[in-house]
Amino acid sequence: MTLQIFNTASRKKEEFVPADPRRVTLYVCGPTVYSFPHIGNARPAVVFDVLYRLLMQKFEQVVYVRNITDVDDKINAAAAKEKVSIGEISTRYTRAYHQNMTDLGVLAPVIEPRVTDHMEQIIDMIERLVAAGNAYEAEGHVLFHVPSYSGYGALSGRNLRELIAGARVDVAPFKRDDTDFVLWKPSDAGQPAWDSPWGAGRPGWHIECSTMIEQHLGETIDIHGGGQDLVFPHHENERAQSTCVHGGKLLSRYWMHNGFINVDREKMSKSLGNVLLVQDLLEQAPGEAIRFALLGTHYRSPLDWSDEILNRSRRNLDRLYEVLNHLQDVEIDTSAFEVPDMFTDALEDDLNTPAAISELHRLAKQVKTASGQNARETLKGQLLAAGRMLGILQQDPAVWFRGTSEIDEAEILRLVELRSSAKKERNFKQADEIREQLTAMGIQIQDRPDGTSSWRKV
RNA sequence: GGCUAGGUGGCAGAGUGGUGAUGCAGCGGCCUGCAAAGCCGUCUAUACCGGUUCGAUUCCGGUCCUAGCCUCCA
Repeated sequence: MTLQIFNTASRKKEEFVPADPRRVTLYVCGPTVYSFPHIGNARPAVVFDVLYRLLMQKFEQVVYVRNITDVDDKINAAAAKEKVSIGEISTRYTRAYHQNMTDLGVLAPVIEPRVTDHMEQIIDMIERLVAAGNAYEAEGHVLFHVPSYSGYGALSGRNLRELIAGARVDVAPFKRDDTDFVLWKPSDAGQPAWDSPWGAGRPGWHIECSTMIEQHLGETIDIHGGGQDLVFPHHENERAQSTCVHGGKLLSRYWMHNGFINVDREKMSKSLGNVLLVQDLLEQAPGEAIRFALLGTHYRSPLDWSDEILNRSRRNLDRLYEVLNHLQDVEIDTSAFEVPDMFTDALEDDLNTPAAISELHRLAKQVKTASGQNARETLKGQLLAAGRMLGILQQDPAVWFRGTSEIDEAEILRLVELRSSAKKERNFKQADEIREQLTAMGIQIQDRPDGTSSWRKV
């Protein structure tokens, strides 16, 4: 089966055929670093991480670019509020983003460009747009003239008249058309500013992605991804800029957008105060469980986040690690095993991770009835290979069950042995008391048939 | 108001023109000193109304409902 991708531009699933079969180019809009990453930032990172892993399996080279937006008025606001430099804000939150993504098992992209390193190229692209007649200067601003590009609106499926009718914001008087958007704007004293032919200022919101794509991947890329909210206006505007500056060449051959996360059936938003930070969720559950929860719903569907789905994900991982635990005696070379077809087929069907996960469960079930050593080796190899595609199940089961936080193993072992002797003497009252004591410590006891017991962190 | 996506069992969540995945929970059993874990078995669903069809959950039309975007947002 070949990879099928739902292309936002056509609103259909299409077969994915890269322009160059040996080199696939993927660009995903990364975070604006003005606060700690929330679960909504984590979803695209995890989803496109799975796509990246899948593409790497299918193609020789995958150039994955995910940017860091470190120039933005929200960053300016955060810096002003704390009375620190914007660099301090963006450095702090970039670091937090990297740490959180690592905790979620997200691989680093091949290139991670920052807007501040591309100011020259941004100015250059704006100049080219002005020269081509697609942009104009007005009162220190440079604006993209939307009516100059007839294809505007095709990505998000809207027409100009609708946009004007739906406009709810006050339109700046110097705009030639209500829909024109800013490429460059002047900075007031105290605001970060870069020199430009139009005076000291800073770039508008969309131009940085067009510029970084051109610089690192070229004029036309294979896949452009991001959150659904970026379809309009961000990606529509990016597309307009890039297409015009490149003489009508396509910016991206496929567009992919992930759905939003709701919290307890409500939209996650700062005003509702229900924004879930990744760092807080990591207190609740291991990053792998958070990742698994994100992959339990198809990426284009909305995802209702709750404590329940997180607990459920952790429990499901418990079961899968339990199965791996039973295969601990099986020695294999993991690189020698291929992911089962049914599993790959699911992922190749527009990244159907829920269906892929159900194949994982099917594999796990087979382990229980597999008797021969060959069958057990194959199943373990397939389970680990499939897990690797999703970025899960790669830990030692013992580490998964015991956790990494500070626990007093010696004390636990002492209590477990004390309880074993009590059981041997048929002093069940004492044995049960010790079990309760361990339960209170967050340790669950599992008796084995031979009288010994294993334990795990709950 | 405009545009878009969607409504599947107690919950989560796939697929499909012809006996409705998978997981959790529930129930029954095995195992256990009792548990836990595990194993075996098992109940429950395609919003509503029409149409096309031998046959629709799947295709078409309508109704109702939900979510997202149209404004900063992953």
